[in-house]
Amino acid sequence: MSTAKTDKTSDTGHPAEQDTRVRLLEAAGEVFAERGFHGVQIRDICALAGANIAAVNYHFKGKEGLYREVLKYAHHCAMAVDELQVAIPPDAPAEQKLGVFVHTFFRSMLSGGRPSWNGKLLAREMIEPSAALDDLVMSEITPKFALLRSIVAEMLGVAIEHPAVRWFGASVISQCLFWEHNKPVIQRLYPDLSYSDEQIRFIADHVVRTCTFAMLGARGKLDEYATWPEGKR
Amino acid sequence: MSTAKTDKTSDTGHPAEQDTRVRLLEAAGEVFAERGFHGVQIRDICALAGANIAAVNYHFKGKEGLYREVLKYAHHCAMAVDELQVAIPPDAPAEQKLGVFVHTFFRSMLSGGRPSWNGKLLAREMIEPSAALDDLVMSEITPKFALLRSIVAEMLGVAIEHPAVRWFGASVISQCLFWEHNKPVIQRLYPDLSYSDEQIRFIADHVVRTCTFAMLGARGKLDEYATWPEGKR
DNA sequence: TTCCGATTGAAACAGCCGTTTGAACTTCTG
DNA sequence: CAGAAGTTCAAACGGCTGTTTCAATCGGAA
Repeated sequence: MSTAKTDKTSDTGHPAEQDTRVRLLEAAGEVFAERGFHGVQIRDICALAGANIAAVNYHFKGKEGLYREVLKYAHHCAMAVDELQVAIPPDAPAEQKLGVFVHTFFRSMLSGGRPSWNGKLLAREMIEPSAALDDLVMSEITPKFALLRSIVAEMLGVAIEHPAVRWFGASVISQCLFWEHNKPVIQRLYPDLSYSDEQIRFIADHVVRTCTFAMLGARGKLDEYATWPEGKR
Repeated sequence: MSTAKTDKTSDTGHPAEQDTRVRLLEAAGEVFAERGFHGVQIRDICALAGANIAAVNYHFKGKEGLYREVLKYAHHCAMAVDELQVAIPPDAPAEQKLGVFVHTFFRSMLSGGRPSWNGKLLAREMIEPSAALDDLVMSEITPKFALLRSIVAEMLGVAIEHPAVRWFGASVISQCLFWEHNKPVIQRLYPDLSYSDEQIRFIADHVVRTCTFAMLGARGKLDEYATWPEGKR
């Protein structure tokens, strides 16, 4: 019962009560993404959110608690699995499913509509995983990846458990994440790349095409994936 | 003349004098990569390097100066372009060139031999670019990417200037960087992945195979890459 | 209104952390 | 050896920063 107060407001509460709470979350997400956990002072966050310094301690039980909640909030705002599953027509050809998946992924990651700090925040977690990453992998990433695996398996013409599915799944995701995670370098290499909606669609199309070629080319030649170095050592 | 003392030792000095200096650089690189600039206390660095707390101020004029030098040091240790160009047989088939490129890339990025903190440090620059990133792109990344583009162009059967080259080049690099940049999540999704040398070779082989299939499949169908949204807007 | 819990506010606290200090020690030069 | 310059050391300083405190305010229930 010691955390009764904060728990009550963190779940679902009367909208008025959550006012400064969400303001804090959005402000924190922005600056955490920009400067990282250690690079940010809660005084800055509170100033940006128009809240008192004590508010973060009251609502989130400290800076770390705030960060944890920001991460959840970020992923919650990002592409939801449900949204994806709804968007994917169940009885369409696998290539079309892949197209929907990739395009949705790109849109939710790069398009300006959503809180734009999602990507940076998650990229930070990749480099410097916090305790919150485990929750994130379990609740958000695993189901999305499972969905992708089912599509890949269909395209390869094998069962989901086939070892090749893992690797071609990685090929798909890697080509999606690349454009977000390496933006600074990419924009320096290609100054004419502005990440407009049209360009994002163009890139997504390329990824879909590339992966389709790769997987169709690999069909029936998947023996090499049967023996995997195990890596126990 | 105010910085005469430190300048004298930073350039080239008698080996005995640089002892704690390089020890400091290596220790700092390790922890900076792991926890980021703000997440690191110089007391930790000094403890790891077996140096006194005042040493970093004496040799580098402060924490920031140390970070700056660490970044230079990291670039210097990273995969050299020359090394790559030497390793690639000039008159081999393009697919073999790609194989050498990808394998060398993976080895220099993931294998334990080199200072293993290079990758993380550079990944941090992607998220939170410092002033040093421009130098990095110019001196290290651009020439490597140019080399890759020449290989890709050969495999696609087009000139280097062809717009498709850019995108397939990205497909190759993205699948390489993925395994380094997203290690934490990947290892959570696949606990049996230990990044042993054998596994790294396995992954690199997959990437080469995938990209080969994709590019061979795309040969002759590159019309769609001719019209690019320009993105001026 | 009056009471009570939830929330906000200003100020102070506690301790961490980059930096500085000044002396001791080493090494080289004359 | 004497002296100087370069380097290392332990200790302390200064201020930044997450947290706490406690009083003030708000909002609804009796």
